[in-house]
Amino acid sequence: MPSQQVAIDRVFHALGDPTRRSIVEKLSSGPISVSRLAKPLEITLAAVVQHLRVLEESGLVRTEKIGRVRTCRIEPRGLTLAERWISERRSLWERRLDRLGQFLVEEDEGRS
Amino acid sequence: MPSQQVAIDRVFHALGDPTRRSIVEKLSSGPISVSRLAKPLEITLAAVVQHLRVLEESGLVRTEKIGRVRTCRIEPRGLTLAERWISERRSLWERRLDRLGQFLVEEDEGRS
DNA sequence: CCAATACTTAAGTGTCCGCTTGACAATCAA
DNA sequence: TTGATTGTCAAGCGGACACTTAAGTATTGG
Repeated sequence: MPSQQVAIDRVFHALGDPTRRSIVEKLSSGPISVSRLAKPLEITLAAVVQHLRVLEESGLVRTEKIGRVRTCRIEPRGLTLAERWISERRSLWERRLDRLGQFLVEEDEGRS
Repeated sequence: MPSQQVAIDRVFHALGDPTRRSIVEKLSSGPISVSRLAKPLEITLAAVVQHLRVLEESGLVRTEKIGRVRTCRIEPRGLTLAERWISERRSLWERRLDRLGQFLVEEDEGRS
């Protein structure tokens, strides 16, 4: 299923915006309502809601509305996805360096 | 120091584009020239160069020109920055859950 | 020297995106 | 009920951004 790609795409796109990252930062220290989330940010509540939509669709945030208050909390799924993508690239890159290093050592040994 | 924030911003912005991520993916399995990098991508070489500029400024990629060939390789600094940002959010979030869990347990013990 | 290769640079274009405004809906408190 | 709070929806604006085209530079092989 190629939808993993889509998911990764959504996550990184979501994290690409500084305002959305600051929302994630805020949320990582506890759930909070939309309006309280908007307070410290110098943009409209409507804009915050739009960001939340993106964050929710990317699996970075989960929200739940009770009464007139929508409470937002962090959803680890999205972060995990991004983290895994990065560590996969890194391990590929490190494995390559290992092979290269070993090759150089072996070549040196043979040259004695 | 122009703040870690700016650097983080650049990295996540760079990773926000799917083409740039695919460049990073390609590069994580070894250095390669600009034109060979462009081959499988269905965009102009000029566009690839522009992406490379962004990637280089974000510390995700390093390039070096020898003769008429510019060779691109991955630079771990950028990835590390992104990885750390994520793991910091996660650990904050997990610590919070721990405190919450402990609170619930203690409350339950007191209620016996 | 000449042609091919491998970029580089600048300018223009269309699209996406973040944001605002304004009108509306739903819930709560007095 | 009335007014305040909390959020929703739709439309539109302006700028950022990915991409192309086109012309130019530098390097290399024959």
